[in-house]
Amino acid sequence: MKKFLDLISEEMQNAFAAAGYDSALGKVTLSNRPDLCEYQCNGAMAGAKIYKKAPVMIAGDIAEKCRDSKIFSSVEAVPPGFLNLKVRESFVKDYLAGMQAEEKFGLEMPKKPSKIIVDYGGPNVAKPLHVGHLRSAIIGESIKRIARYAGHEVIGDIHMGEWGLQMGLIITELKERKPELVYFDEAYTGEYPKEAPFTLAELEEIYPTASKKSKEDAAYKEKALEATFKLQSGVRGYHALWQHIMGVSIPDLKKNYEKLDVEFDLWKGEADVKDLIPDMVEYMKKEGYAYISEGALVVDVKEETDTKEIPPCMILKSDGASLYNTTDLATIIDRMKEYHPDRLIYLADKRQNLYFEQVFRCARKTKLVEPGTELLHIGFGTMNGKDGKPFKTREGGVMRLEYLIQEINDEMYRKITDNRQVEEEEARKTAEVVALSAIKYGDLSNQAAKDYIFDIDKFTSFEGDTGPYILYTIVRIKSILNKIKDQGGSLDQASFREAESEAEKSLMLELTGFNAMMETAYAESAPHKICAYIYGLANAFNHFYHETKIVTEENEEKKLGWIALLLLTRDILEVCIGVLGFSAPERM
RNA sequence: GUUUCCGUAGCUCAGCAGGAUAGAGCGACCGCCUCCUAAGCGGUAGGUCGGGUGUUCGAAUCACCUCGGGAACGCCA
Repeated sequence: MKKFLDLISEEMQNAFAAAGYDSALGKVTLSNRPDLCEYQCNGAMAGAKIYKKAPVMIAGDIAEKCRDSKIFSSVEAVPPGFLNLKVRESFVKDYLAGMQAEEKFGLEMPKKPSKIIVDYGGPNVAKPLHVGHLRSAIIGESIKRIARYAGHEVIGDIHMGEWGLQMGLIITELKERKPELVYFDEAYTGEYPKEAPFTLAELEEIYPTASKKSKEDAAYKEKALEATFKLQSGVRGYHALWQHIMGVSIPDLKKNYEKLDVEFDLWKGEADVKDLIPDMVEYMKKEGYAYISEGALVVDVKEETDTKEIPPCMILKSDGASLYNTTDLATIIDRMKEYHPDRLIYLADKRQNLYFEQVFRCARKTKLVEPGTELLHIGFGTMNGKDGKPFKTREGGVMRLEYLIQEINDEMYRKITDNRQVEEEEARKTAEVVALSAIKYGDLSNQAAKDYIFDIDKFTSFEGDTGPYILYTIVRIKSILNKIKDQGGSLDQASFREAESEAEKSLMLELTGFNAMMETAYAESAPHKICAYIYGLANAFNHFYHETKIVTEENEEKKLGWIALLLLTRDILEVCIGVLGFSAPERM
């Protein structure tokens, strides 16, 4: 279905052509003076120079041509040369009816869907999730859902970190504490116990302890590096321990991501591609891409057009161990082989931008990716506290994600039970749903690339431009619809009518922008545009709500028109929050 | 040092393929619940869009310069 603004623009372009001007001048945009008009066209001013004619004259010619337009109810030429436009109520009505009838409300599907892999989440196994993991999960999930809604084939991969130094650290600390464990007996050849020699709680305490020790004690770090190397080279006992760590940690990760309503299609990680590394390294050497520099194996990725120094991409460290680059490149090989994606999207902190640039260039240069495959790093900013510095707990530590979510849930629960009488169970459930909307909307409504202030007080206040505001609007609509049903009214007969009030029309006009908005949000990977859109839509609805009594309306035809409007508004809001990654309760 | 991002109301942020009086939210102040959920709605106050120069009929938006802040810059991820 054509976009509303395109239809209007076409009409305007025809008018320009009919009046003897270049039709390209007829581009129409949303009005930035809603008090004067709904849409505007500034082409007359741009055309003044070409035609050596006063802009108002040109605008006047256009207005004349639009007199009998089926689309415009009013076209005014205003000095210095603006064309102020209003559209016909009937045109808006028909467009909405078209949206309602179409799949995905008129969003056009790609002729050829792309296959896209979104790499996000990126938790480190054995380390509890903290607020730093929140953005990747939230933004990545939304990018994935947007692309899917836009008609593409999308695979989300969590890409765990489970093959690096943190594993060596944990094993080392474990050995310090329980050297008698059979895993450390290199002469042992029997079966290893099924039961892990530690609990989740212990694991969560072991890592930070080990990490701290290795920073203070060089000898300890040496041991950890050695343990990492042993693990990577396949020492049996170490590998068995690694499996235990995975076995204990992953269910916990799953539980946490599930709470966030973040769902991965693939639970792959660095270890899944470890076997691809030797061949990859061999290939890079043989083809002459990789060489030894300062002891490490690297691939040059400099280009003539660079305005800055781009260091080479490191493939192996000087001790021969693999690193992040190695597994990421091997992962690209794996993904190309398994899925042949058109696009690979990485969600990671924007500080890793140079790193990804190196890896992408290296992958291209060494022909690991097909030329047609696009590699994209979406870098997001840091979550800062109110002081503008990276977010910390009141005690100065790293805030665990679980605690943060719990805190917001509790506040939410208090709010619900303060407001009205609700069953305990429903209140708890609603609290979770609304809290999640607050967290996700709070993140997504900011541009991903920017740092943003994570203010707990703001997140628990739930007023104004927030997730709960959007949910509240949806709940209101649902409530009206339920009342109508309770009265024995039917929703099936609903059909759009021409707007009678300004509030009604502006709500309708907001709705017409859906497909254009969604298209842009996909093209620009910009969830914040969806937030801005639904905030505007919710505002328009609430304004309409306050001056319209729907349930008690006696004029049946009018009421049915409003019901159609309610249904479409609800559906669009729900689709939008769906791609943002949260949902609305029935009541709140 | 090089590269890069950012600087818009007291605070947090939109707006930036140039257009008419720069917008929201929070905070402040003033109104609105015998009426579909007041987590709402309406209104008031608050800005030399860091500064400068340029391009243009027109610049928060584009270019250049400058000040201020953040970040990255080979064996971490």
